[in-house]
Amino acid sequence: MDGLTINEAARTTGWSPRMLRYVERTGLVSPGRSASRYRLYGPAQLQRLRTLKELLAGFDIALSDVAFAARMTRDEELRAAVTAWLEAKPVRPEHVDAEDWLRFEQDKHEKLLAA
Amino acid sequence: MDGLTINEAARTTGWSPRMLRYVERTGLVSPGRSASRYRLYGPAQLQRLRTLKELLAGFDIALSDVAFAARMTRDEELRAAVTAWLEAKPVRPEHVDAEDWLRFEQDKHEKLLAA
DNA sequence: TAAACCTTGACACTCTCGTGCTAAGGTTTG
DNA sequence: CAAACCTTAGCACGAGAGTGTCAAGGTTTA
Repeated sequence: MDGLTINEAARTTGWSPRMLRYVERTGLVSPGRSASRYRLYGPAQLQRLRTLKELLAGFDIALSDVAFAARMTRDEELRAAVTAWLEAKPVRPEHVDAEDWLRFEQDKHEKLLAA
Repeated sequence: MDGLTINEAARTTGWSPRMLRYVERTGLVSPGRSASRYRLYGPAQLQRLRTLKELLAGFDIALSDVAFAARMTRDEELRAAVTAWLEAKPVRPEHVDAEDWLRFEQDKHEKLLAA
């Protein structure tokens, strides 16, 4: 039996047993299982649970936020798409190039035609 | 008047006027304002709204996810903390070093004492 | 000036997240 | 074997995301 069971893990990490199961469902911290399917938390998992708790509290972020960050880490395409969108951000309505204005005019025309 | 008003922008982007206001509150796409505080969407904003819509639909992610990614982009410390936590992930209960086991034993003892 | 727009604020509803608790049934252990 | 645990499933509930709609009041425009 190498690992703490769910209630023991809960006591040493500050999470509730219920939440440990929930965290597992998010895929962020998954314990191993005994032959009879009991969750077994090893030292690595316990440490991750503690630091995860600090991370959430320290920056006031949600489990789903970390889960999303994890997904971005795994999914190369997603990360590329999101960062690409974000990088295009610092565009101000003041500085617009000719092509953008062209599309803009087209929009206005489409709108007029649609009306 | 250089920019489309909210209803016009809604028609050309596929978002509802209500959602355009909501998106603005998330800080992801903020239009300029006319003298009388009317929202004015320029070509850049319109394009961002369209691509944002594709991004959400294409990867089945939420506005709040992109908002979180944006926050990580801005907040250096947050990004460092989250990536640090995620990078420590590929640790399997099988491969654990001596120090981890030491902490593990300490956990067990704490637990016994606390009981 | 009257119709058509825009603004903010608020009520409301559906979904998901985060959490607790209970039930029915297997496992471990004193 | 009986007490103490563990498992999954499910009910419940507050909070926040996402979205519509309506109201009261200012702006633009035909």
